[in-house]
Amino acid sequence: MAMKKTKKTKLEAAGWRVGSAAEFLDLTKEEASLIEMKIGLADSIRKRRQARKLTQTQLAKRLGSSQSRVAKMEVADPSVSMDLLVRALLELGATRSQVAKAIAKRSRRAA
Amino acid sequence: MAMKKTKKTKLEAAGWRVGSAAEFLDLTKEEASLIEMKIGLADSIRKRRQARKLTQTQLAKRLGSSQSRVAKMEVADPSVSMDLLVRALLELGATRSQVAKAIAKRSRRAA
DNA sequence: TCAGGAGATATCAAATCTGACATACTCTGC
DNA sequence: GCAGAGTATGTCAGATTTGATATCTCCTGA
Repeated sequence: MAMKKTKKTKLEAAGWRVGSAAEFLDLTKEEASLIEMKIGLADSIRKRRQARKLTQTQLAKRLGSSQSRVAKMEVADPSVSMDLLVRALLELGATRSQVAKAIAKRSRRAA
Repeated sequence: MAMKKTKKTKLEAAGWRVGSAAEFLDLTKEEASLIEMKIGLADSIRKRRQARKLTQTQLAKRLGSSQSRVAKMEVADPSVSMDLLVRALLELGATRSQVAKAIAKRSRRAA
């Protein structure tokens, strides 16, 4: 329960966006679900940020974070936690149920 | 964005369950939402665990964790991350949208 | 072509989270 | 009253996450 994330890094994140499938890597269903949820949050963050016409740098400042971390959030980099993604979404004005929607939303194109 | 969680620790977690309000502490709306989401997940974990008639120790073993951490999860201790809560819920068989529901669900008794 | 803005990626010290322990609390049956 | 099961809480070393920083790549306009 420790090295898996590091192991995959971006290959998968990239893969997800495109294919949305999962097991061409050694992911369990649970791991895959967690990643999909994070991607949902990530996409939602980007959309909201753009809708507000903010740059990553500007959003970063509001969050007390940095441009690079915002970039990682938006690509659902394995190094960002769900907590951080949710916090960002809330900062962008999302309500609790909107966060829930982002988590439940199936990415474009199902398997 | 660093010491706040530690500062409040359990007082608040305890407070939440009962009152569901928030600002008698210095919480921002966002911090309060995040905590409420965690409580939703925590409650959901306990319900599912009990429905399956598992002890915290048994669930811990399945998660590769410990009884004490499961206990902390179920009381939404500030030291547990959303990632951990979600993983636990998934292990207990929850689907993505069920996790979302747990996050959106308003705890018993609104403010 | 080049300068600058915006975003992506790598690295790292500091902060936070995690599993494991140890221990304490709360019931329930005896 | 007490033993044992189940749960709660405190602590801590090791693991993971985070903000900051330094680069890079891509665009777009001059």
